[in-house]
Amino acid sequence: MATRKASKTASAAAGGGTKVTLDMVAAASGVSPSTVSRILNGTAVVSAAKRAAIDRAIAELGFVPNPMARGLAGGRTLSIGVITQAIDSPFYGAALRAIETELHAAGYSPLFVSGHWNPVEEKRCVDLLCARRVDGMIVLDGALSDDQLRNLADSMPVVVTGRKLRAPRLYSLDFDHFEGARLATQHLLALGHRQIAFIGGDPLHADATLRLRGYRAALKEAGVRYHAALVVAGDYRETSGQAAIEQLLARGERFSAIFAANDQMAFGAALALHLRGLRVPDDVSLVGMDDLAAAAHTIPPLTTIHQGPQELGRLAAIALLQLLAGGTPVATPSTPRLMHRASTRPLAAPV
Amino acid sequence: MATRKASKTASAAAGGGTKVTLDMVAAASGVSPSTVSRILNGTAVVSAAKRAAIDRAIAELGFVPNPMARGLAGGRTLSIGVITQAIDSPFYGAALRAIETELHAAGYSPLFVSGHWNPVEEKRCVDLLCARRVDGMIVLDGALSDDQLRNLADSMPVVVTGRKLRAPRLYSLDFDHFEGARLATQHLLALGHRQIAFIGGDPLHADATLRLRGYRAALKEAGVRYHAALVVAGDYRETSGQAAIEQLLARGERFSAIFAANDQMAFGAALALHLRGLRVPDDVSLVGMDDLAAAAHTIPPLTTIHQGPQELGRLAAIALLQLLAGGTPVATPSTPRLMHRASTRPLAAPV
DNA sequence: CTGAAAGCGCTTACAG
DNA sequence: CTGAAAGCGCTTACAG
Repeated sequence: MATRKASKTASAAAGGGTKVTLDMVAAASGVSPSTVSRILNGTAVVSAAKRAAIDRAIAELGFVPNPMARGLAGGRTLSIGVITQAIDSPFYGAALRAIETELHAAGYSPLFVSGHWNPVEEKRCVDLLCARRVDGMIVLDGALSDDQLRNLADSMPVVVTGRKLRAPRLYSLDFDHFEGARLATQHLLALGHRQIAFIGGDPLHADATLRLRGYRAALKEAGVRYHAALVVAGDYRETSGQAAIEQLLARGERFSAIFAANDQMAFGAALALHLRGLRVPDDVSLVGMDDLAAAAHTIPPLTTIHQGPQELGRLAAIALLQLLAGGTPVATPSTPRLMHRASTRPLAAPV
Repeated sequence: MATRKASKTASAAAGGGTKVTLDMVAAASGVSPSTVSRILNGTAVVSAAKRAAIDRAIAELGFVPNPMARGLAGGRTLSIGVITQAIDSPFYGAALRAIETELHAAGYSPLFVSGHWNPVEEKRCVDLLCARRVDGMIVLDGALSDDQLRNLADSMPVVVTGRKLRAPRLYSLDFDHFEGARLATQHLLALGHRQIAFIGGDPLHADATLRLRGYRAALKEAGVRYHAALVVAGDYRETSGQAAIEQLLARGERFSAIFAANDQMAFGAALALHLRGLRVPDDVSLVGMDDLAAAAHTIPPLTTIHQGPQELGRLAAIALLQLLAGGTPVATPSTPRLMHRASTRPLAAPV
């Protein structure tokens, strides 16, 4: 009782519900369905004459292969699962966009699902994607255990970001968080700052730990003592950056500069300073990390470390495609670099 | 030659590549495959005994129906296409997230594709989604013509936002852009402002036109003359807001307040003012529209009109689900409301 | 280089 | 209430 109306004009004009099948193409071009299938998949060499006839028939009939039949028969779906933490995050959004572009170009469709930083939800995402029989998965950060990931890679190629992990059919990919944080801190040190507050991320995540280490390494290199009281843990969201500064101020800590482990927390920190009547960069210098699109449009424009989530997404997609093709990916995210904007300035000479 | 390893432990522990089929479930529970299928789909009443046996078998074997086989045989994919303009947009991101949540809850999977405000790409999105045989589509704004949309609705249920359109199996849904813009302008007028600049969107889009009309209506109601020189068209992105203000300033226009037709342009406008040494709200009041998550964290926090893309996404998803179920959706987005924050203040008494 | 045939895992009239 | 059977639209060994 399908309500679906068969389009009278067979033309694919509207991109509508084409009902043309491979068998019809075969009949129209006088060859067997097998041959048509082979052409479609590049599975075998076919005589030029037949090839031409088939191509014409396909074009005339407006044939579009049915992915479900294809998937059922061929054992693949040409869809790949992408687990992200929040589809509306400014950071992941850029990565997703790059993944989408890259995958489509290769004939795959991404299936995005969000884990919301919640292990239980993330597990559900994995199950959903498995149920959908995706051909592979890209996991952007998240809280899945290394073991879960290895298990997953047992049944399909997997690319994961945000951690280092070696396993068959599994490729991991990450920014150099340590180096990025080191760079940011060095920048502040070079400007003469010595009392540098650090707003970090959740210490349970590897990237957060690495960023803290980068901060400490830079201090050490410069011979500046590490001061635990100047370090506050946030959760990478604006409000946590704001809260961190309020806490520091309430405790009466003194600092001339702040390094926030991501831009979103830097935005929150800037707001907290503003509400307290402190100006950036006149009273306090501020550095973020990630270089979100918004970083260039805040007041003042934020000095930050460029990490290109877009690039990460692209590399992850390409790596998965290589895995899918049976190859061994080698991807090297470009090294982090400082985007010097208006939120930092040399420390005013001490009176 | 599948490289895929059959998992030795049949448990679905890893959510891995389950190989259990409906036939196996049927065999294990001593009924026919047809009966198992019926239970799965709630297609028929089955005796309690058999039902229990089947449920047990499903649980024990860890059976998960293969969506492709299901789609092929049943004529549906349980996937629905979502055309968005940019997956990394702060505005659409929130809508996508809501759509994802709503659709998953109903057993459907969203397939997100981005049109990038480009009619050609959008058409490609439609084709891709049709090729994937989605059961329905949600189109967030965009440049597809009304006719294209009607054609599409010929072959499947469609929900579209950003315009008013009536057609069978088609439901359209939108914010009250006119009212929102009117509210924003009224707010500024109530604060005593009379010279109010307006940064609009692309006049080719209905929502942009409506926002401009709302602005004009409010002025008219207040007996304030409309001044074309105070109106600049942007493209809803930060840089266009910045450029608009620069242009106004370069032309020497005088204004004590600005209404930007969306938050992103308001952010850009704020930056342009800042670079010129003008302060918000001391020198110029600024109102945006949309109430992006970031609006509350800018300096100063932005007064804006709350539009809830999240709500729009939810309503769109629900409407499509109703269409899919053969029902007639009725969705009423809540009315826009003013979020009064720190970027606006009463006009200083004229000297 | 190319067919005929079986099969992928479900659903759905069709008959009890 | 429940089977047996055909079929959804492809792909892929298996034989030429």
